[in-house]
Amino acid sequence: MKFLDIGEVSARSGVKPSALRYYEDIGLIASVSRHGLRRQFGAEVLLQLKLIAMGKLAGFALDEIAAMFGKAGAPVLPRAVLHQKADDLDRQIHGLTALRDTLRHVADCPAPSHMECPTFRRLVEVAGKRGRRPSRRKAVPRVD
Amino acid sequence: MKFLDIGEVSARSGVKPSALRYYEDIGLIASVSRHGLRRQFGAEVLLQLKLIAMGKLAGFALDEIAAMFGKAGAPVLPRAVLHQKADDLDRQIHGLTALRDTLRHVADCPAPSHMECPTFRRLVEVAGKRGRRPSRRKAVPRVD
DNA sequence: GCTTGACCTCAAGTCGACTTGAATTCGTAG
DNA sequence: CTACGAATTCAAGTCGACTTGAGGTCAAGC
Repeated sequence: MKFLDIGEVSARSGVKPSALRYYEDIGLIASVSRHGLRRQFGAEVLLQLKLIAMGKLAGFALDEIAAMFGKAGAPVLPRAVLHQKADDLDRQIHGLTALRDTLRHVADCPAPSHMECPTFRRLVEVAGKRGRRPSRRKAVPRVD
Repeated sequence: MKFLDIGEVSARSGVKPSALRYYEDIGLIASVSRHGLRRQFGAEVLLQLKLIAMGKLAGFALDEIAAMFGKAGAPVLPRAVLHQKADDLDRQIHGLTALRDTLRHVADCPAPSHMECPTFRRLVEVAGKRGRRPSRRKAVPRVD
């Protein structure tokens, strides 16, 4: 049986052992057994961790992520709720697109104060339009 | 002079007074004067707050946001860095798009375990490809 | 002139997501 | 068989972004 111990999972996923233990604590992932004291993880955990990383990128809290793709890949939430989260994501994508464009404008526009540049104002307004709460967001502390 | 006091700014922006004071503390926004004890804000603060909201949505830390659009709308960062942030945003947008598609797939696919569904796996892989740290993300506690 | 309500300051508390550290236990290589 | 390194548990600490609460100030309307 090709089980992975925590260091292996950490190396392959980039998630620290301490974080993996924490994820197991809160029931976000599960180890399949123990070899002595050591947790043994199945290979599917790597895919789950990718999903978790995506969820965090989108600003979902860990408990929301758990609800979206249950421990075994089973959707805990009703379809409608999932679609609603997808809709949130759509809005967020629009917001980020506008922010990206605004950022590029700021980088390139020679005007001294953007606050008075009509292009700038329009970009910001566009962004503001559809920004209704993406449910929640949490920390993503970056890989040091 | 049509200055706004903190309650007015709060009402128009949806940002709580306590948060506005905090933003001023850390130099993210500035009030133009005082009327007695009361802070008076210029109208431009509303636009700034939109920008701040966008930045938070994207997961930028407050100090990063401050650096991107200086207090007066002056870009504190060199163009290259701004473009790099825009690139980060692009990657993030791709990730979120993949997550959105994955979510819709999970909502609609009748398979009992997605972990074995090839469509699902492909979506997750696609998402994993270009997800290199959006710099940092922080809390967005939602409007209660 | 007095009340009222919106504002003020400052210190301390909260929350999620981890990290850190100390003390301990394994399993494998030599 | 022993030493070593990798893993374990558990409590406590950290960080950013605010919020909360106590106690105080002020200007406008009656």
